[in-house]
Amino acid sequence: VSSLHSRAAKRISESTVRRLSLYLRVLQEASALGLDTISSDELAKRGGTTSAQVRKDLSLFGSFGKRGLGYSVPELLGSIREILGLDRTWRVALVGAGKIGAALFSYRDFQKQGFHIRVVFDSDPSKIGRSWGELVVRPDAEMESALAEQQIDIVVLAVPADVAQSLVDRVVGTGVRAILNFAPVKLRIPDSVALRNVDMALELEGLSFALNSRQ
Amino acid sequence: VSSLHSRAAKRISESTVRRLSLYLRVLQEASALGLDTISSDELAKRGGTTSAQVRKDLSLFGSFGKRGLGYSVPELLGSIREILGLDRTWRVALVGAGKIGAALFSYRDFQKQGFHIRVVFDSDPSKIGRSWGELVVRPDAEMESALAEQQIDIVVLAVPADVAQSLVDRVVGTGVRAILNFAPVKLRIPDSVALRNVDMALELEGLSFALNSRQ
DNA sequence: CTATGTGAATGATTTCACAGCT
DNA sequence: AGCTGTGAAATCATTCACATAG
Repeated sequence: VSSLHSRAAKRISESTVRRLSLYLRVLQEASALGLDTISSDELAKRGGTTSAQVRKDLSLFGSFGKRGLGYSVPELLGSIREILGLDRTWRVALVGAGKIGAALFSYRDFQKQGFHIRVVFDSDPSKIGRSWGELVVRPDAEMESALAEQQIDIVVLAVPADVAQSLVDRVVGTGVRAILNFAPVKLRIPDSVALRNVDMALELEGLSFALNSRQ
Repeated sequence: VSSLHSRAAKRISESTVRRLSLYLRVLQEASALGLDTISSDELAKRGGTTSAQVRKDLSLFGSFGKRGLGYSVPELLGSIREILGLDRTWRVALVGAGKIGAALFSYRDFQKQGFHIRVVFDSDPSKIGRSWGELVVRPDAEMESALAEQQIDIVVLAVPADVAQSLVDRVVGTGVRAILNFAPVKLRIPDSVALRNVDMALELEGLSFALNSRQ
């Protein structure tokens, strides 16, 4: 039985990580229904993949099931939470106090999953000083110092495309190691920083392509 | 020279489509700078990929470059817009008049790219009847009839996870052929409907995994 | 000479299929 | 008997490398 955090681990693909999140959701549902065990087949059906894929994904991190039985729902739930790093809290900064920032801020599930927004920045004087829950929007000039002071792990970037890269350049180097980018631009960052993009325009264009090609 | 819309076309992967969107952005920038031509190498650097990948992607749709020279910026811009179906307008409905819906609605770039929001629905009586720009929020009971009447192409679903599937079931069958889903659930839809997901929780979990694994 | 377009080679991911536990 | 864990096979995506056109 290999450790969850074995550092000699093979590289885990992004698709595997995405599926782990989906399995987690299925397990949370199953747990809410009071189910004890679940098979790879059931996990696959509810997670939108195949049972072989489920077993392959999980096998990258260890051996969690019982042959002939399936997986213990509470145990696998715990293991995946641990694998994904959801068994702790992450310190998050929100850069950009616009509509997207507000939507994200108000989404209480993030707090529950361990993502704690500790500070909000904006460059717009009319927004600086406003209250966001317990927080007050701070001027972006204070960003570098505040990110370091607050030991921020993850920066959520919800700013217009044309200023995104310059903000990223400032953010990188304060010790921040992960960025969730909502701006529709390809950001340049060092390999040491993890980056995910949420790009609605790109997704809409993907749908446009699909509509355009299918007849 | 093969046609852009050749129906005997090989299947195009989602990653290729995503990259086409990125190339389009690079070309829009290049065009704004007044550049005449651009090489696959330049497109690749600014789009975050390799020149071979750029050429391979484009070659799936035709032959757009000039050997020794590169690609004509305005011509390639036009071709990619055509490939992605951005040379027309799409009729969009917004289901869910919450914070995410508002953020999307206020983002003028969508209108510019040809995605026209024609109708907004919500089930919350306190939201129904409110003005959103030129539109008025309509009760979700009117959804089926309005989607058909308005000949909606794309539904943007910005509702809580627990009601997403039942709304999708109602939407599918009104002639809607594409859904952009913001709810953190795996939706079940027929193959004939195109689906893209925007899932902030999933992306944050991906960052959490990366932070957790890297030391 | 320069940069495209494309088969062939490589690499990555998914699926198959079955031995081995429970 | 049922379901996992996993090598081997198949499929899919990317990169290489070069003949070809401007």
